[in-house]
Amino acid sequence: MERSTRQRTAILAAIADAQRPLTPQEVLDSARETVQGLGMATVYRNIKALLEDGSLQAVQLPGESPRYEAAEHEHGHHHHFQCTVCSRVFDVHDCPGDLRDLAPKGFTVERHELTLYGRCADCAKAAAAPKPRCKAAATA
Amino acid sequence: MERSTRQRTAILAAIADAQRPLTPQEVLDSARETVQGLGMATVYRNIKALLEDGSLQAVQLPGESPRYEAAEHEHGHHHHFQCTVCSRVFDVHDCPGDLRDLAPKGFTVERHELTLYGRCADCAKAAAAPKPRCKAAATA
DNA sequence: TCATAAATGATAATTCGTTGTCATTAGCAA
DNA sequence: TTGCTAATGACAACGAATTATCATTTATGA
Repeated sequence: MERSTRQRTAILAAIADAQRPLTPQEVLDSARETVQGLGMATVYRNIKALLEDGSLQAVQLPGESPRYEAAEHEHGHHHHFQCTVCSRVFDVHDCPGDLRDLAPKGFTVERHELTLYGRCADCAKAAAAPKPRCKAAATA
Repeated sequence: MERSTRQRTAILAAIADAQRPLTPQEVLDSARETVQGLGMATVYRNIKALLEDGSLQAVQLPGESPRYEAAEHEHGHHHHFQCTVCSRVFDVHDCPGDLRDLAPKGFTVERHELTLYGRCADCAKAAAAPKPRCKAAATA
């Protein structure tokens, strides 16, 4: 009831290697480099299964459909950075800390989500030297 | 090319009075207290028009469809709190401040979005005194 | 008051992301 | 190998949010 297929392996590898949250489409694109002909339905099926067994976690950013990244069991709490040029999302392993005092009186804060926006290293570099745009920007 | 209708007035009033971002559905529910028979299409049409002329701003929270609130021209920068019980969203007029240093090296930060989660004043109170639940929770 | 065109309400249609269907392929244990 | 059945790929179908259509209503200037 749990077989190891080329597709599943490629999908898991794509996500594990990315070091950042990927959209299902990005997972498909990446995994297709290994398994040509891979279908989107298979990507969704495997993402769902991996979420259920806790290997993956969903990353929701404002106004974006979900991305997925490998579940980190140790330092689970982190945030995200979205590049305004190439739209890719990166992990931010830092946190402003306790934000309990920001909420109005009478409100209790349990957790928080933070998203930074700006230019990723690739796109910041590309802006300085106009010629060679980062690959992701050209595609987006 | 810009007429003042009962519907438009009610929609604008609903948003202005709310003091918090509303979903199109919440706008409809609220404005219908003034204009019975108001249609959802009219709500969307007016929201779009008000966005374009800058009277409204969209509020995007992770995993949520857009909400809308009156544009604040002065202290525009603020954040949001979403109640985990009633799902309503509230403004947070405070900010952790400069988050430029959180991003990885080579990344440039232009702005940030922060969402706090927990219990709103109504729902925190309701939890303490189990009997009278807050209205919004019962509906949600 | 009247004419004009903007605005509305009802509902069909669209979009986008995701899930279901089903015939075919292919792990894996015997 | 073989047989069983999970997994896949292609594509239809779905659900939610939003937008278009169109006949009707209504605000506004003449």
